[in-house]
Amino acid sequence: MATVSKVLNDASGAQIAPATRERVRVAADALGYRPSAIARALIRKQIDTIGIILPQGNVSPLRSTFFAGLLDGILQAAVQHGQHTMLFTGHVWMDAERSLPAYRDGRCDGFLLLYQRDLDRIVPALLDANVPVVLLNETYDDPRLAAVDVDNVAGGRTATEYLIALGHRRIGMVYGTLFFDFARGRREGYFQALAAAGLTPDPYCVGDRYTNEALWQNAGEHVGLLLDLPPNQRPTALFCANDEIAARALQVLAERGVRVPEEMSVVGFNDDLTATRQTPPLTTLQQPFEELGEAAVSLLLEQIREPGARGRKILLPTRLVTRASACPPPPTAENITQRSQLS
Amino acid sequence: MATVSKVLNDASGAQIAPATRERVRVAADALGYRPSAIARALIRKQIDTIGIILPQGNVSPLRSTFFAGLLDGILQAAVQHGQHTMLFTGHVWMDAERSLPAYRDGRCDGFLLLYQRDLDRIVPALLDANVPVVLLNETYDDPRLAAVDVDNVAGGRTATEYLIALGHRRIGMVYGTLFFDFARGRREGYFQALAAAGLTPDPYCVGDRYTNEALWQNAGEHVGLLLDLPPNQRPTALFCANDEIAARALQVLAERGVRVPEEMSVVGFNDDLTATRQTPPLTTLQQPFEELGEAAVSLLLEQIREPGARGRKILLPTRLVTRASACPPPPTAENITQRSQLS
DNA sequence: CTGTTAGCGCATTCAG
DNA sequence: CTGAATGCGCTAACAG
Repeated sequence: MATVSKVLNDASGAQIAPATRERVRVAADALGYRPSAIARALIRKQIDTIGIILPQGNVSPLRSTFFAGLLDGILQAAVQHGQHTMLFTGHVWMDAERSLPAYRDGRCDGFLLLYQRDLDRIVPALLDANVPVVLLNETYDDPRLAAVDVDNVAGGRTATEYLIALGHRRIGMVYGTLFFDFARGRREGYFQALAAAGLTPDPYCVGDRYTNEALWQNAGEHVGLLLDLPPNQRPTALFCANDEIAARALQVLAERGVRVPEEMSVVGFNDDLTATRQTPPLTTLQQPFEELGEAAVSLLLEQIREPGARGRKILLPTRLVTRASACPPPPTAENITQRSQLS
Repeated sequence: MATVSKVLNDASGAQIAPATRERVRVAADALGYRPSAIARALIRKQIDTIGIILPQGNVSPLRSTFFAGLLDGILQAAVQHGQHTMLFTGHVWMDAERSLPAYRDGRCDGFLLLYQRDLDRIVPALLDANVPVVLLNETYDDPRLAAVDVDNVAGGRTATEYLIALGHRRIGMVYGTLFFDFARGRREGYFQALAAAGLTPDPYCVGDRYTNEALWQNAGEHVGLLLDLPPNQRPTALFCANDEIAARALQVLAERGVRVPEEMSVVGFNDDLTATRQTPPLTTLQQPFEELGEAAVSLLLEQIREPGARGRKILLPTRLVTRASACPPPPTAENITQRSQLS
């Protein structure tokens, strides 16, 4: 029996006679024998499975195109590292004390935390319980916590600098909601780039402070706000906090008969699967989905191997992908006037 | 120890003194004790987990907006039934003999099969090995196999009949590819509806027989083919085999300056998350994602409970959702002429 | 009503 | 190099 175990696991350092090895193989095949992952996990105290935890909100994150890309990246990395994946959703963290134990029953060796709110409540609980965890695309300040994120501030700056370099001076931003951290970061980058160029965000920075339930509708209203400005004050470019908002902006612009990019440049963020499918194809900041997944899985495996270890933080850069939705502003008289006024 | 087990599992028929019950609860709490799902699974031979199997193609199904909806439906149902979910991808069925065992190691009680090709190879292997399985959104003829699908033929018929009822006579279909079954079904429904109205699909039914790798690009070419027809032969409506193709059609139409729906009606299929976000919002056939998930999970649990049972097949209807992308055809002279020619 | 016993299927000692 | 014994953490059957 022990011999069989060694053969089937290719146990290193185990010396088995080739003949025996063969005999085991044949027998196993004939019987259709499959080692039980469960029994093995029971004694190894490890099951090579990572859990992906999503909250279940009114708007399911599963439905977001950004999530699709991220999940794809994570799964690819997980497979490469020989890890299985479970998807957790529907657990409300409101009663963290009750939900938490569910994540300590040995089904998974560790967890990736996505789309979380109330991190103050979740993260310490997980950390105190010594559950290996990696936070993805969110920020939480605790030295014990491993995290991987994209540099949203730099991304926001890059987007804005690009528009400035194209010659835009009145640059709007539609940040959607500050519900999640990323929008705050991207907006900060936008502020930085404007400030460095001596430009002002007022009254061009619009969004909603409270919720992301009606993102699509709200984004439309926010874009509308900017379009309603008097022609000589209207922005000539729009930086949108993500590609969904950008898609909505393109829609509203089309409805209003504003040509993109001739009359209005649009830049998104994420490069999700819809970006290339817009009309015109979207200039946007690309999330490195594969690298994000790889980094997240690697960090998590580190945490699993060394449960006490200090959590590393990884910050990945985004990359500007220029497509057709942004170009220099129209050189109209007002525009020129405005430009000299501002600079 | 047995008492603890009974308390923690609320074992039915077990009579425990309230005082003892309380004592156990308190102790468990104090120790932060969590029963091991693994050990329990070892003896119960069941782990309350279902696996979702996707192939990993060159185009990851994870990136499809249709999958997002379906996954959401499945997960919702799984949670309601107290099931955990695992996501399997990256296993190539080409060597089914080697991959198959991976699905028999007890990690999951059963599987949902999505986006599969080469069903002839996979399904019998799974069935012979007595692995509980439900096929989703595909057709395979074996009485042992449980399956849930949407009635694609009826859906295709409904879409086409709707366009006919609006007054269209030259109705194109862009089916994309016959790579998957669904396109074949939807096309069949389209044929049926046309035939019933005495109309012909020639030369309006376009698509690609072989691959879905470059769906987006190919769909564009196919739409282009129809637009290149002489004006008096050009279709006045397009039925697209899914919303992605419809989105592409809208894009091409916009590029060509063809107004939707005034000059060209467009109907999609799926009602995925992008349908409402198109310009104009897409008239389409809605997949009942929640019901699909519920049916799939229910059938799978049936199979798990009764491993030998004959597999039930469930066929769910789609529902026409009328939005703004379809309307009656323009009453031009040629159109009227053409109409009388055809009917 | 509670505690004791056995064994789920494996990997890891340790003798042979 | 191979096989027998042990125990992972739990639940089911049973005896008290």
